[in-house]
Amino acid sequence: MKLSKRGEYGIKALIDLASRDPARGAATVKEIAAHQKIPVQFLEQIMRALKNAGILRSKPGAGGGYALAKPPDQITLGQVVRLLDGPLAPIPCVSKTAYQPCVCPDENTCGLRLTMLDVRNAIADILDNTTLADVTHRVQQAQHLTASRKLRQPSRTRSR
Amino acid sequence: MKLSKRGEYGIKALIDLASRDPARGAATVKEIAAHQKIPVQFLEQIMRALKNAGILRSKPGAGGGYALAKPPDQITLGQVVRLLDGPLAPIPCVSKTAYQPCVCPDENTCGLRLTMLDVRNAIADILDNTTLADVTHRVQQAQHLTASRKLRQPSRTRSR
DNA sequence: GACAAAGTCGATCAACTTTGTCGGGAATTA
DNA sequence: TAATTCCCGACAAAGTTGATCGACTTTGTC
Repeated sequence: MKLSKRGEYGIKALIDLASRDPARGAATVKEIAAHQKIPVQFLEQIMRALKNAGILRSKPGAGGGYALAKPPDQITLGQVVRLLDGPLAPIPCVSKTAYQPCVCPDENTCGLRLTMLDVRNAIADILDNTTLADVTHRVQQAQHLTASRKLRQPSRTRSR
Repeated sequence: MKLSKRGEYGIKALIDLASRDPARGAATVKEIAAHQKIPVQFLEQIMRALKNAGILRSKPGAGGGYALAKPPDQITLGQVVRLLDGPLAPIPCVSKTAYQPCVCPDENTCGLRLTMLDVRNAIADILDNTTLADVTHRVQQAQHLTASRKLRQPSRTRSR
């Protein structure tokens, strides 16, 4: 049930891009890597995959870099995770995008399959309905929350 | 987001045991392996782990074998998956049973973490609230369903 | 045009994990 | 004692993960 580093880094980079001031133009891999603490060359590889999938667009040369190819509310985490991490389903026989039949005599009465189908649906429900825009929005709300908490309790250490 | 073969085999074996007529006594690894098409020696290893965790009990020698150590409604898939497959959480910083801090400056405002927490909760909600008894019950219902469907349409090929 | 700053690409690699296998031992029953 | 079954640790082949590398192409600037 684990998300790979590839998936993790990819999502972080995309969130970084989505929450970046659009006026600043494209972001370079080096910038993002430094910002998010990701090995540069590994991230390069990931960005390429994201680009080939049509999620990012890029421009080489001075002033170049990567930017989202679509508005953030049209990029779901489901797409990204499937691309970088493979199918969401815990077992292939419950995958919608990478279905593979299993060995059990009857898929419709297989206990394992029945439960894993629930799991895959729960995961897909979240990831396919969460866009980059949703994420950045949520992050902002969380930031405001902690900010206002600080306002009420200016100094953590003293107020104990 | 994948379930390992270890986890898969373990769950299948447990379901097999749970849906087995208790009057027949313990089941041998060989039987279960043949029944569920699992490599015998690999299953042996898995059953041992399940036993050491207190989920199974065993008896060596002729007439021996494995049986559930507790009633099926007291064994959750969550326990089993965690034991055989590791934490449910996609990333360590949202795990309840194997928490590890992540590198991001503030966990409370990390977009990745916020969404993955949802995912981990969705998974845990299902697996921690699904017992072996639930599974076998559901399997029986599914079997009745397909059985009654057969009654209404006795011959599949002809009724097309 | 030359140069620097990016992205592009394919290959390769070490470490780790997964999925088993093997050989012998210990407990239990007949 | 013999057969059966679980118990245990070691090991190994194959696959996956998480990178790294070197050479190349494209773009903008002087």
